[in-house]
Amino acid sequence: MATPRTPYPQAARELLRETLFGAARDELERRAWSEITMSDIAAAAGVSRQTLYKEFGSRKEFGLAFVIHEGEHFLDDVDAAVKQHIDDPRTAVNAAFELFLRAAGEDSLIRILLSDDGTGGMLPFVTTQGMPVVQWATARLATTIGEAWPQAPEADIQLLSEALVRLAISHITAPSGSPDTTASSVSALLGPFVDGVLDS
Amino acid sequence: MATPRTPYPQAARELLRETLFGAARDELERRAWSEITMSDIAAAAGVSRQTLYKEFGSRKEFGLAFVIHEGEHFLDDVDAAVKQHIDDPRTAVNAAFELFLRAAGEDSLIRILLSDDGTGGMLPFVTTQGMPVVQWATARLATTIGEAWPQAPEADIQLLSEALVRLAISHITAPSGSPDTTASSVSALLGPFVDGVLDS
DNA sequence: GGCCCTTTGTAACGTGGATTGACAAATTAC
DNA sequence: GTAATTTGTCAATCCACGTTACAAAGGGCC
Repeated sequence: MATPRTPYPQAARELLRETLFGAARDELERRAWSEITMSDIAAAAGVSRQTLYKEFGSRKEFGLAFVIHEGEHFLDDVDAAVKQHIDDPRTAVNAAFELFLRAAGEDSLIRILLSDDGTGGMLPFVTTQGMPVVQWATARLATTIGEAWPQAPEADIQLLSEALVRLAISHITAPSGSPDTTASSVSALLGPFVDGVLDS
Repeated sequence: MATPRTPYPQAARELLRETLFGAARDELERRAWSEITMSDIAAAAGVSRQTLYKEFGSRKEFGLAFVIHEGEHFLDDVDAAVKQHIDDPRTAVNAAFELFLRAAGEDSLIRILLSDDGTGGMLPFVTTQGMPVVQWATARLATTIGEAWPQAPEADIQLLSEALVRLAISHITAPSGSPDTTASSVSALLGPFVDGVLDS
């Protein structure tokens, strides 16, 4: 492995964040986001409330960081799926999109997150207040695409990435069909653009 | 999983020790123990020298803890091997002993540790000053045996464990034959005793 | 509306662990 | 034998975290 060994201070900080995220996840499996206090999370992590506030400025920021943190996992999978189809961009889009929908649909946390009756859940993080998530996911996806097809124009990659992210978020919050039919529709819709931009 | 979530403070302390051990291992893959200073280890871990001295009192204590830490891995394997042959104690001894010799012989760190020309290496930790290691390994092995054969007398388990540990250390520091022939010899030697004590 | 209770967010203060710098003693190099 | 390095220890300082307290902002209840 090419690990130059993470210095302890960074590792400790990362451990702190990871512990807090893990504590939040545990709590979320029992109560709703609106019923979980910052004290609960801090206590579950074995840390004071102030430490939590210093690491993440506010409740909203923590929620945001948490959602993004959970999302990393999905984007990793998407990255891998895309890079298995470098020879065929349209198939790559289809495969990655379907994988994402399926994985998200099966994830317990996502389902909890979406079972929001409107009383202070986490849904706003990916919808009405979702810009940070959209921007983060777009940048992440653009990196993946840029690595897979280095010759593609940056602007086109950006455009495609954001559209895919928005479509993906839309379809997990409000699914219209099965993952495979949805993925087919999206790849048919964006296929022509994708071919023009990414096909070598 | 039955993880009640490790509180951050404990996890951080464990992380510190783990980082220091990892740093030491990295250094040992390049220089000999005698050429590695406490400063080197601390720096490689991203920590001050005092932190290292506070966690482990002295250079010798750190070396000892390090050797034991590396040994954990082998004893885990031995534990698993033993418990695959609860029905046949003599075979268990044979299998575990051979596994240990083979694993130790293939481990890069062990080989480095043993390539000691007498100028301040780590060999004394398992030989002339090896009592702590022997006691630790004996206790660990006795636990394994006690769990596998609960009806065996404590004193006999202790006696057998210590002998096995000493034989194992001797044979990795000065091998007389291949792992399988050595293991056969040992199990033949201790077989009668083992049968009398452990066989149900 | 008005009241009470909880939670959020911030601030002040105390504390313990970590860093820094310095030092004598022991070891090693020359 | 001297110089240089390293070990082991100490004091001073710094910084992250914990504790307590408090104003402000909802949320529930009457």
